[in-house]
Amino acid sequence: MAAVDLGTHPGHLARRLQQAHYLLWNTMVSEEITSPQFAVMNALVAESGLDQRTVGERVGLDRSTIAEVISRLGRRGLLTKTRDPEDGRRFLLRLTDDGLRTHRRLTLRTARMNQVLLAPLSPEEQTVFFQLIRRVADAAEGLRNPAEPVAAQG
Amino acid sequence: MAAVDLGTHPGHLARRLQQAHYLLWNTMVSEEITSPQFAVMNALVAESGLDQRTVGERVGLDRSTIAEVISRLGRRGLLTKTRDPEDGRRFLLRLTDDGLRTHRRLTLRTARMNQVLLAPLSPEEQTVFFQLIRRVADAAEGLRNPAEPVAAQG
DNA sequence: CTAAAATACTCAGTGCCCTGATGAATTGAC
DNA sequence: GTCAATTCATCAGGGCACTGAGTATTTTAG
Repeated sequence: MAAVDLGTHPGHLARRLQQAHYLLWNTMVSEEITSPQFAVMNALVAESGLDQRTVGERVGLDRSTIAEVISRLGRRGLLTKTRDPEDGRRFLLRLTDDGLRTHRRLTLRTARMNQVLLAPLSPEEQTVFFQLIRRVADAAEGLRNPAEPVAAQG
Repeated sequence: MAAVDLGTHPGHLARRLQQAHYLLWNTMVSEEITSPQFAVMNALVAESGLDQRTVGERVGLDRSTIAEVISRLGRRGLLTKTRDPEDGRRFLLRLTDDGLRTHRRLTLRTARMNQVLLAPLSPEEQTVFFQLIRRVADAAEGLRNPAEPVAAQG
């Protein structure tokens, strides 16, 4: 009888929250384009011509996952990959016209979906909700990247 | 220039939170047993002899995923699957002694990990954190299960 | 009792997510 | 200029998550 209450485990709650979001996304936003795919497109709308690694860093996808996501977006003709003439290791990513149109179309729907998802919270609670999650996620990511030794000045 | 701020998208934040949790789990709890696997074991500690579907329902795993997770736990000798003599469709699940020991051992570590993950929040904030996430997740799950028509009495 | 509906589980297919190992190009030390 | 370390990307492998289709068993309708 040493069972634990998973309702006090943030990891468990995060997983359930993400599942809930996944379902709502599928019904209210798109069955073709996923949330991570939208995030990648969004990063390229904000700044075109980024390389894979940088896009992954900005949207929180590791090197393997970002490669898969980009491959799918490329197959659908939503973005193009061209070798960087100044650095042969990099591929520069750019949305196609179709990609831009798709991003614009989905942007409206994501806003509506977020409203539905956050409907149970008051506006003030929504603000707190964002802040708390972001603080926890940021701090945990900080544990991962050992906070560059602050250039021990001498 | 119609890029969106993903910091205001709960789905994006949920994904980042879960990733952060995943990494911390791997370093502080176990590299063998995952968080969903622990959740399944925990459900069986609370009540032994449940069938797959029920376990999945309690921990938030769909029919396909719960089957895979149980298969892995079975392969590691942490639980057993026996056909229900009273209903040939069901498999009854029970933790082995090894499974019980493993659950007990990991329970301590999950508690420590949760402390680290939640360290950036004050105790009051942690309470709010749990409540807000749970309310959003519960409400979204409610959208999925159309709330059984309340037995329109007549 | 029998045919149809419901239920538990499995399987195939797609996509996200991570690690460790590998290959190609660039940068830095000498 | 050369060799080593770094960096960008790929590939193989394991695990989570969903859907749609299919199998076996039980329940229900008639």
